[in-house]
Amino acid sequence: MSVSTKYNPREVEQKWFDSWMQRGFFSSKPNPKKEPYTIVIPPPNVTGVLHMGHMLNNTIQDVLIRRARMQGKEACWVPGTDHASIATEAKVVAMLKEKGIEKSDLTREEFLKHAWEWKEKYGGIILEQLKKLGASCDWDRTRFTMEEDMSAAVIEVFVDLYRKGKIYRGVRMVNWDPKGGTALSDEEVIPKDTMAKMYHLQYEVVGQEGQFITIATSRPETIMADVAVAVNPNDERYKQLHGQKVRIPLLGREIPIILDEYVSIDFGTGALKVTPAHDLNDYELGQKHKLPTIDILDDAGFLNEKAQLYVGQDRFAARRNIVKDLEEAGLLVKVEEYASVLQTSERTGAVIEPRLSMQWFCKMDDMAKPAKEAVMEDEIRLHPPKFKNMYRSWMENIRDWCISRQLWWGQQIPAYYLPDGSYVVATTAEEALRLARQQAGNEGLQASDLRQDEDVLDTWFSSWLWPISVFNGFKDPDNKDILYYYPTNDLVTAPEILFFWVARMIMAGYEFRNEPPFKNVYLTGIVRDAQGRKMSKQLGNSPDPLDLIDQYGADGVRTGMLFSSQAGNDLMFDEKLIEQGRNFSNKIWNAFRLIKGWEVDENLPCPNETAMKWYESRFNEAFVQIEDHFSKFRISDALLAVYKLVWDDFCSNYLEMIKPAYQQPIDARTLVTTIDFLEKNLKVLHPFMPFITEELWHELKERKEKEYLIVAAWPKKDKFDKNIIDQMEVVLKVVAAIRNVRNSKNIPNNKQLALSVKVMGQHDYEPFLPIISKLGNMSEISFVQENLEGAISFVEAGDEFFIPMDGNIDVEAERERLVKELEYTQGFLNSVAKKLSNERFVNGAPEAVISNERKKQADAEAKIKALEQSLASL
RNA sequence: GGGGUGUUAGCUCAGCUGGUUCAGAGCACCUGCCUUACAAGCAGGGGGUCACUGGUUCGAAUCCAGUACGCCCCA
Repeated sequence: MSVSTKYNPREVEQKWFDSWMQRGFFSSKPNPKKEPYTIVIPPPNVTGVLHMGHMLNNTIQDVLIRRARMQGKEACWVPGTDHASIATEAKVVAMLKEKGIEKSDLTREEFLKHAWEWKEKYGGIILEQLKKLGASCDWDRTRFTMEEDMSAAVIEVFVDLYRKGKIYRGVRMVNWDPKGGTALSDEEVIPKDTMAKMYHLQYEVVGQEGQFITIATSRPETIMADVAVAVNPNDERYKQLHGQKVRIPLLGREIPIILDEYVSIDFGTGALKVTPAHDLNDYELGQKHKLPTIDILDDAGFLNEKAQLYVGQDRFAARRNIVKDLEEAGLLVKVEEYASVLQTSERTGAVIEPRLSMQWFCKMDDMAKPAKEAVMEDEIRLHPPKFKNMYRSWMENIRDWCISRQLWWGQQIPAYYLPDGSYVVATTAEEALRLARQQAGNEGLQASDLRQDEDVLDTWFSSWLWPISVFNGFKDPDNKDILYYYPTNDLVTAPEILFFWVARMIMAGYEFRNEPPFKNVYLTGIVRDAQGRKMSKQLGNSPDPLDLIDQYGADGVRTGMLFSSQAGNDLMFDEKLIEQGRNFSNKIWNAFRLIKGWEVDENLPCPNETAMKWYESRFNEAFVQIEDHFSKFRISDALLAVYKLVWDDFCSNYLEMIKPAYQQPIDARTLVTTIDFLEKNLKVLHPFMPFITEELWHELKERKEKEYLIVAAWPKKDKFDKNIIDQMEVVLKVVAAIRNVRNSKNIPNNKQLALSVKVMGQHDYEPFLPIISKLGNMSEISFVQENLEGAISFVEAGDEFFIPMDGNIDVEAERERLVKELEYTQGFLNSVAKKLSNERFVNGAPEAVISNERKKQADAEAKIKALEQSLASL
């Protein structure tokens, strides 16, 4: 046979993927005769390219969906992307800039036209990459969060929640980029460690000339926006100042001293200036104490007329100037350096200005309640469950969700402002006009009098609807798809977005369909590099997944990723793992080559009944374990169990037992049975390694048009004979001991040895003799009553085994070895005996444990007896 | 600062309900093999005070408390 000794994935993977697509194995339609099994993909960012995190995440989804498909369920995996408003808008702005176009030169419509062009051109890349991995999504169902129906759902939901009183407008502190002229999300802000200066300033106490309180601030240019000085009520130093007022330096405006335990006594001077317009903590303090806010900065970071001083100066220039002036006035006590974190803009590098602005909010407390309970009551299960705690604490301390973004790429907020500044919320401009006329009592209002809110909605405000909207559950709430596929089964995602996304989907599920969106949430870990760093583009420490697939095959990459990926635990990525995956592919390939190469001789009797009986039981035993792992979402354990079954039990043991001598034919019964075993192995391997298994499935036999492994029936749990498994375990230990003798005595494998067995225990070796003989390469096996002289001996299961050495035996070394083993066994026996002589153990422990200990005792005693006899006969 | 979570072989990690599936896997390492399916392989082997201290228990890697160190989330 001239088949390559190396499996070459490149030749087969694309072929089978195309073939599956053509035959429609991935596509799903509601089928009342079948149980649905549904996964919605966590929609990757439309600007994204495949990274290792996606690989892990989507491999797991594919494993789950392929297994379900083979189990005969109606498996539906819905793919798609989200519009990622911030990331995409940034990409489009950058692309335009390269062409010499500024966003500010464009109208909204013009900009969106460019953005859509960009999306059409680059938006599908990541999905194409997923196909290389083998992702068996129903690709005809691919959705995008900004396509027409999905956007309509978002608008409908906004209007609905607004009318239920769950959406409102309010002031909030945002990360403002004065250079870029936009608010940024927290993710776009880069903290930089720097040395900052802490200025100690003196505020004069009103009515006590010459009395000062010293505050510490890193932003002296904002003192004109101060509305109070805060101290801790327990701070003895300031007790006499409670209820007093102080004067802002230079400006002279009077502000109160307020008391709040928020102020730490030992940081700075223990006195804090309160500037609600320019600091988040101060803002909250201001709200709590009902203080006014004075905003002294404009969009570009220059001081405005409210500052009264330094008007028109840049914030940094103003800082330099005010420090100088304060110093001259003698109000600057000292300047301290301290380590601090400077927030900067990812895009412009500008120092972020915390800025108050009017934003839209979604109320969370009502919706959070059922969402919290669903998880706490295990209606929705998190895997691993350790995330329940985190989820609960988040849901209990949830804040309202800021859903507006100062961007164009996204669903524009359906709020329309009237000339008088009031507004209406409506799904269409026409409806808005009608409402506006009603609200204003002015039938003369025209569409042109209304101005739609400029902002768009947060991308999560689209994706929280994803499990419903992919099945058109808003447009058509009783359509066949949503009724059949929803609630979906399993969601596979990263813990990082447990709050951003998962929790909100759960809320949306109950709010809009009164049902959870899914039953299980599998949380993957983060893929890190060997040094434990998160893989990122900036660090350049992430291998290109497509290169890996090219090098090792998708099957190798998939298994490599899964080998070390317990749910919820980070994965230290090492290319070695992928190599191991590839090697496993190769092992399977070669097992196939061996079987494929056999000639049949119909006249031969079958000598392998014991081996076949054993492997059948072993497979069934392992299969029960595998299913158990799957049922508990222990995907990595399931893979490892399959790996060991195939590599150790099937290849290393079973195939070696039945393998005919070189160029000898095999009997028909063994061949048929072995092919059947291989097929069963391929089935349990398929979810993990879809390509090689499909390839071998077709290489093994002629198959009918739709007789593909991808839709072959998943094995069923079946009985197994534990007795033969246990006996074989002993037999394999005997074989290992024989091989160990060869190894330690430098006896070549091709030299046959004789074996004598002195049976003292209950084991029946008779049916296994051909196996021992073959695996150990024995010339003969005999049963004896007496110890053999001049032989190496070992004890297994209380029975003694002898291999004659023609007198070439190092008696002293042998004695030493036996004594060592004897001592160990005696020690072991002592510990067991001690346990059994302990009355409280015997009374307290369950019967099974005690009888087990008794068995251990008996085994050890037998072994000691055998070892002693061996020693004696040396 | 608050909460969560972890520490098991040189490395990456399993170990589920406390008790022989309890100290395990893979990689790495050592020895011997190109033995006709596979050197991307085969056979064999060495290697651990289960972070530390105490407690509960007949019995603890496993449960509890504290300590040290690490990571995550929130402030």
